Amino acid sequence: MGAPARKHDVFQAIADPTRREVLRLLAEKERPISEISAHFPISRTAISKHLRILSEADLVKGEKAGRERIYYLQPEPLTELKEWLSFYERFWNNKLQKLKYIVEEE
Amino acid sequence: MGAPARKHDVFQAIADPTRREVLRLLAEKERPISEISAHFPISRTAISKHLRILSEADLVKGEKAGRERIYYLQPEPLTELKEWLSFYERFWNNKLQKLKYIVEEE
DNA sequence: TTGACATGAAACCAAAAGGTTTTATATAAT
DNA sequence: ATTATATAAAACCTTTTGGTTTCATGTCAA
Repeated sequence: MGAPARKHDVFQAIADPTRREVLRLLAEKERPISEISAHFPISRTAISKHLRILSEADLVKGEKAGRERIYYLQPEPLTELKEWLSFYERFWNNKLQKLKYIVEEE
Repeated sequence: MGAPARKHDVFQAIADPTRREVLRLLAEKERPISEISAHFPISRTAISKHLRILSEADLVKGEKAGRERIYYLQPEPLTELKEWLSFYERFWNNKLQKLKYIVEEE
């Protein structure tokens, strides 16, 4: 009933720039690992590990298709981030309002 | 002109749960280090390091006041996160719409 | 001016993260 | 059947991270 209890945290999953780039690539379209890793200077194995972390955070999912495995984006867990952010939004809105006020006073 | 060029990444800064909790505490009100660290089972020095990372990401700022240093929230860098997120929002909106469609078809 | 307090800085440590290379396994193509 | 391809898994390595303890410094209070 509680939280999703993912093995990997969304916050931690998106902390790495390589993983964010992987997400971006998968947002464009689903791809097999080899195609993904072609975009990076590191080994396919390293990318495979990143994909495992992303999939443990439920941000991507992979399905076997013949001898390859096609990965695709699973964006739902990002709602958790959005909720976290929304708590802080009012703070920076206040800040911006104050700034606006100051500017208009001039 | 370009990006803020912070020493620490916002994504990386919020990856750690302790640092997120520090942010939450500072969202309530500004506090000196000792008061912050009283909320955690770890040493004051450890919290001090977390605060340094947060301030290098421009998420908090500290000002000396007598012999203590008062830290307060600086939420602006979170806009970067929000922008990053907004790119993905349409994806999960689509997903939810599709789900809604399926449910309504039943 | 001496002592207590708040923080900063340095040295150190263990575990985790991000890589690599090597080995294994399943599927496709010849 | 045999070979090539796509990925997974394991073993290993180095750097970073999150923590500790110890030492130094600045400020307030007696």
